[in-house]
Amino acid sequence: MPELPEVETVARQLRLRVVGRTVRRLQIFDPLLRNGRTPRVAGRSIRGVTRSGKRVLIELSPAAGVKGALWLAVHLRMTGRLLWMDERGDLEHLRARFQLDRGELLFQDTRRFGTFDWYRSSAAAASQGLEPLSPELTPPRLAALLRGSTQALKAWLLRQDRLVGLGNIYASEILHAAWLSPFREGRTLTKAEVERLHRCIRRILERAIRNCGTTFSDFQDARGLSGSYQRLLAVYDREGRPCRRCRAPIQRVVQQQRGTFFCPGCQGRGRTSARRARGTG
DNA sequence: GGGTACCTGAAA
DNA sequence: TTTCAGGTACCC
Repeated sequence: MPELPEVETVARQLRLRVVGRTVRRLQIFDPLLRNGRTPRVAGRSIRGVTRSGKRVLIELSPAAGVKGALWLAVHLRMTGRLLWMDERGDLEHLRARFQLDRGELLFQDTRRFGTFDWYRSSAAAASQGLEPLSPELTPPRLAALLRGSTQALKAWLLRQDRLVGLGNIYASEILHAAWLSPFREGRTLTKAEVERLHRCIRRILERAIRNCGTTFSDFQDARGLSGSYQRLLAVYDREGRPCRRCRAPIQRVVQQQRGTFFCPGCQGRGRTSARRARGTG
C-alpha cells in the first residue's frame, strides 16, 4: 500500500532506531531483490534514513576496504514492510535481513513486488518528480505541471514523474477534499481550483502523516503497528456510504484498472464535469 | 496514453 | 472458483 505518509512514517521510526548502527551482515533471501549486483555493506554504518517519493533511502557510510558512501532505496510497493526487531522472530515472507551491531532490520514482503536499488550518490538516488510537501511545490508550479494535461485528474495524481508519493488512496482523498471530480482534465482547472488542489494535497498528506498512515490489511510501520488514518478516510473504500459532507452515496468507478472513490454529489457529476467546467470557464 | 504483467493471499 | 488489492515497468 504504502504511499507517501506510510513511507514517511516508516522512515521516521527507522531513523530513530538504526542511525549510527553498523551493518554486520546483509542477507538477501529472495533473488527478486537482487537486480544487478548487491554491493558489500558489511562494516558500513547507517548515516541516515530518509524518504524520497514512496521509497525509503538508507545512507551507508564508507568502510574499510569499500570506498564511497552508498544509498539503498527500498520500495515497499504493495506489501513490503521494513521492521525493526530486537529479538529473533519467526516471520513469514522474510526477504532480507540486516544484522546490525545491535538489533536487526528486516524486510518482509508477501507479494514480492518490493525492490532494492543501490546508488553511489544521493543525486542518483533522487526521485524524478516533485515532492508534494516541499516548498518548491507552489500553486503556480502545480499549475505549470498541470498545463495542457488531457489526463483525468485521478490518473494524473498517480503519475510519479510529476508529483511523487501519491497513490490510489490519497489521490481519491485529495480530490474529494478539493471538491474536484476525478474525471476532470488537468488543463481545465481554474486558478482557484489549482490553489484548492494545492492546499488539499498538503493538508491531506500532513494529516495522514500525523496519523501514521492508513492500514487496511498490510501496512505496518517499523514497530509493526498499523496506521490510523483509515478512520478519517472520506471516500476511499466507502462505496455506498454517505458522503460526510453532502450525504450522497460514495461511488466507486474503475479508472486505469484501479478503483476511484468519489462523491457524485459534491465532486461534480463524473464525466460531464469537465465539459461543464470548460463551459463555465 | 492504455493494457498487461509481476506475486501472493484474502474475500466474495 | 474468481476477483480484488495500497505499485510500477514494460509493451504497443
